[in-house]
Parts: sequence; structure tokens; C-alpha cells
Amino acid sequence: MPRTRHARLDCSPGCAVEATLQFIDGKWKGVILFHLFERTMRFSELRRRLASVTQRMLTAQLRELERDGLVARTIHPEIPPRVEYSLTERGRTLHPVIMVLKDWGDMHALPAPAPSAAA
Amino acid sequence: MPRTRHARLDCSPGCAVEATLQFIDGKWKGVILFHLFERTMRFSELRRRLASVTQRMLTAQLRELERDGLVARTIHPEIPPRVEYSLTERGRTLHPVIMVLKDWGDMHALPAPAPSAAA
DNA sequence: CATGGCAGTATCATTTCCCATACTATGGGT
DNA sequence: ACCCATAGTATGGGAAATGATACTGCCATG
Repeated sequence: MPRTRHARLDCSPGCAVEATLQFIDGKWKGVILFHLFERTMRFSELRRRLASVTQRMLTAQLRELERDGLVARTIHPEIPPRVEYSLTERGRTLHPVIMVLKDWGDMHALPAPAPSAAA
Repeated sequence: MPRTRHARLDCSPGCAVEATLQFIDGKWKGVILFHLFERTMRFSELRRRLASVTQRMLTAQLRELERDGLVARTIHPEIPPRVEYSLTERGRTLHPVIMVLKDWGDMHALPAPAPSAAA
């Protein structure tokens, strides 16, 4: 579990906001989810996409997402091992949330992507 | 500044997600923003609404929101001091984001609000 | 035989976050 | 003179999150 953002989720209605953040907080969860929306991926694939994540962290974040019922972990008993991560139904309900976050980030958070042909 | 979630925001497109989270992460920012969407408030008002936040923390979170251009701080030179916090235009663009977070929380994150007349 | 890929664990160190408490300044009320 | 409210700042400590590095076991490849 990441930091328990609030001991009790009773800070009037606003706290549902925090309740949601509790699930996608964690330095990599947002990006992990984002990639899993594209499709199911195996561990090494995610690792390559995230580049700067350590193995330890990626495992930890995936375990939390799994514990929270957002991601499913499927082990294929092969050699070499193959473990696939996919979104659960509950995980898929986060799609609009992640997309809104991404859209806002694209519009307001990033430095502005090189005004090449911008009028 | 809260944790710099990522040194560089280059983790492929997914990182816009993290870019956004960078602004609303911090134990109280989500709720602060939520309340400021209702209306401008002074420091003590916010404090009462958040109840369990410490003065130090509230100040810190507000300062970060201000630094990020999401919240404006207006000092009225009176006695006793009056300082009002309001959303900037940029801050208001977060409205859909916060609302999506809140809605997901209401639907999926909270324990389920007492199945009184639920069939 | 040595190396590399897969999917992890284990251990240790650091960074960051958050809390509790005490303190400041001004003026009003009693 | 003393206490209250407002809006903070200062200081110190402890917990949580993240990072770096090394190690495991199996097989295929060269």
C-alpha cells in the first residue's frame, strides 16, 4: 500500500477524489495503467516501455494494482517464464479517468511541444 | 514541491498522465481544489473544511498550488488578516479532471453506501 | 563453459513526505 | 492586563516511498 492518504475518507464529498487517487498514486501506476489499456503485456514489455523504472519498483506497483483488483496477473508455466498483466473489469473502469488525466497533461502540463508549424 | 514523480516526462505518451498527477498529488490538493471549485475561500475556511489538516500542511499545499499557477492568493491588508484563495483560470481547467476522479471514487472506491433500499 | 533473457527477491540506503508543537504579529473584547 | 482570532513560520522527528545493487533458477545460444 502506498501512503494511506487519509485515515478516514470522510472529508465531506471531496474525499472521493482522494479515494480514487489512492489507487493511481504510486510513481508508476498511472503509466502502467495507461499502457495496459493498449493491451495485455508481459513484465519485460512493461519494463521496456517504462525504461527508467527499476525491477523492484515495477513489481511492487504491479502487486499493488493486483491487490486492488485493477490488474490481473497470469502466469504461464513455461520456460522461460511468461507472466502477463492485463486489466480487470474494474481496472477498465479507470479508462476515462486515465484519459482525462492524460488529456489535461497534454494540454496544460507539458512545456508545449515545439511550435513548429503552429500559426 | 512534492516528489518529482519523474525526472523527465518522456515515458512515451503515457507520461502526460503523470504530468497531471504531479499537480494534484500531495495529500490535500485534490480536496483543496474540490472545495475551491465551489467558491473562493479564506485560509481558515479551508482549514475548517479539511478538519484534520495541520496549518503547516495546508499552507504548504496552497503554496504549491499557487506556485503551479492553479490557485491565486489574495491578501487583504486588514486586521485581523484576511487571505483568500481562489482558482486561477488554469486551475479551473482542472474541473473535469477532479470531477472524474470524484465520480470514479463514488462509484468504485468507497465501500458502498449502506444498501438500504437496494434490491 | 560463459552469457544472456525472463521474472522475479532480498538487502540496504536515501529521499521525500507528513506530523506535532511552539512561536510571531496585530488588534479587539472584557 | 489577558485571551482570542487570523495567517502564518520555525524546528525537529518519524514513517513511508523510492532507488541501487546483487542474487536466484531455468534454458538456449555461441
